[in-house]
Amino acid sequence: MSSCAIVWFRQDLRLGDNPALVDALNRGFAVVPVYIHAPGEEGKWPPGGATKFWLHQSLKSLDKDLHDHKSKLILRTAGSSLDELRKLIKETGATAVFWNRRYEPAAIERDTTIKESLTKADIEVHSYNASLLFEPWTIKNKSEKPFRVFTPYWRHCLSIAEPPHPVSKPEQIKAPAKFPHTIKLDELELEPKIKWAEGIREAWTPGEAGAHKQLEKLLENVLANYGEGRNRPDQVGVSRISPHLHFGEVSPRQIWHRVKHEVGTKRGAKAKEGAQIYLKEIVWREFAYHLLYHFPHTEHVPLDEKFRHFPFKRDARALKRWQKGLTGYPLVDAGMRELWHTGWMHNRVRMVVGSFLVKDLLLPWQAGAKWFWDTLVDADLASNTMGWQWVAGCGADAAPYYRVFNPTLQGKKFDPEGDYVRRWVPELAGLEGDKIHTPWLLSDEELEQAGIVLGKSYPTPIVDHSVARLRALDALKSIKEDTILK
DNA sequence: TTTTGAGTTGTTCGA
DNA sequence: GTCGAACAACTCAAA
Repeated sequence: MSSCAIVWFRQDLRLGDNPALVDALNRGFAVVPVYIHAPGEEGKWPPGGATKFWLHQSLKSLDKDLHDHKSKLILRTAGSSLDELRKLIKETGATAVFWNRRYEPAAIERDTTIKESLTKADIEVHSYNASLLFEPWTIKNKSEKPFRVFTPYWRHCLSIAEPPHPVSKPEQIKAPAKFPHTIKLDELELEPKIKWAEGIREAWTPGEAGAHKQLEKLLENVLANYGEGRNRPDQVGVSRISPHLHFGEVSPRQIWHRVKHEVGTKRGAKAKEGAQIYLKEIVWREFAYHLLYHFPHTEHVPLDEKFRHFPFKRDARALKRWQKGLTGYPLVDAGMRELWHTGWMHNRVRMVVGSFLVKDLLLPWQAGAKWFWDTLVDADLASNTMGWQWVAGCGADAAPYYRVFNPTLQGKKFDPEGDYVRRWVPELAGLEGDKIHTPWLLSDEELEQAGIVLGKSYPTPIVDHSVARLRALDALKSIKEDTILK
């Protein structure tokens, strides 16, 4: 009888390119696949509503895939993953634990403790890289420091060896003589009690198979025109792979090599360009992990210290209007409602709503990050932190202080026919073309024809953007002067 | 070693 | 209508 090992699944909910699983099998272990739900161990960032919903579907899918390999997923819920692993070791007689690494500050701390404790107890522990092309500690600039600017980071990544090829999906997964007890998926209470998530359910197919379908769609329909298409929320121009990547249903290595291979078979310069831009986005994700690893405090405070005294406002009512998509700026509102309805928002629109929250409303970026954390199915601590600090201008390679997005201009540029707004803000749907981006500029007659009563059926703008812009520039100047005084 | 040039995603103003 | 300049300060890499 061979000994058995626990393969602890975390943010790697897949069988393909799963080095922990494959190596456990290669070493001859029978495998007990385990998922432990321990939200209390995620520091200040326990999974939000949308994340939990996705997780439920993804675990279900993983369990099914394991069943197809004559195995199954053992589910547990715990206050302490270490205690639960110890219990599982006792129950199964396992002599080893395998997992793929995570990189968030709280997860690193937890995993380090677990590794030490288990090793001391004579349990073999093996951990692997499965969710990054480049682990953060392996990338340094010429002065041996972490990069703080993206372009040099990107060039550096291109100059070193290609990321390794993915490992293949095991054909068989050796089962233990007896599986330990598992609780039912419903007992994790991940799905909402009231049915608010049906829009998410309709919009996505969580799980490894769904992830790969999405990747094929990217290659077939999106990549060739990615350079321009990625800016168009009214079109199918982006990958929509972020939530799959976040949960590890597909790995960046799989994406990297699949995209490279696809490009190799194509001639068009545009297709090559599109692929390169897409891969750059994948490396932005890597950069986010790089930053969070080297500057872990940035999950709460700005990387740029002078922003710690930025005169942010506290305005619960304005925050609520932003969250609900009732700011009176159609593109902002469309984005916030797309988010609420589908658990996702187009990246171009994320920048616009982010800029609006921080610069037009002068609300702290942390409030935006928190809302995104709860509502996004792709909520990822590294990407979320970097994205919000970028838009606020307080992070690495940040937007210059004078860059304040104009929500109507962005609307006219990137949603020129107004189709995106029409879809998510139905009370404006009666307006034709790009007029939909500026309802407050329309005549009474035009509004009446479209069945709109400004201030009733759709709000008047919460702030005047041109005034708010100047206010933001003033606020930004004030912290600049602060640093001179110091 | 020091200097220089460039750097994800923009907007406004004035010529 | 179009176009270039201006809007900081700092990091990084190349010269």
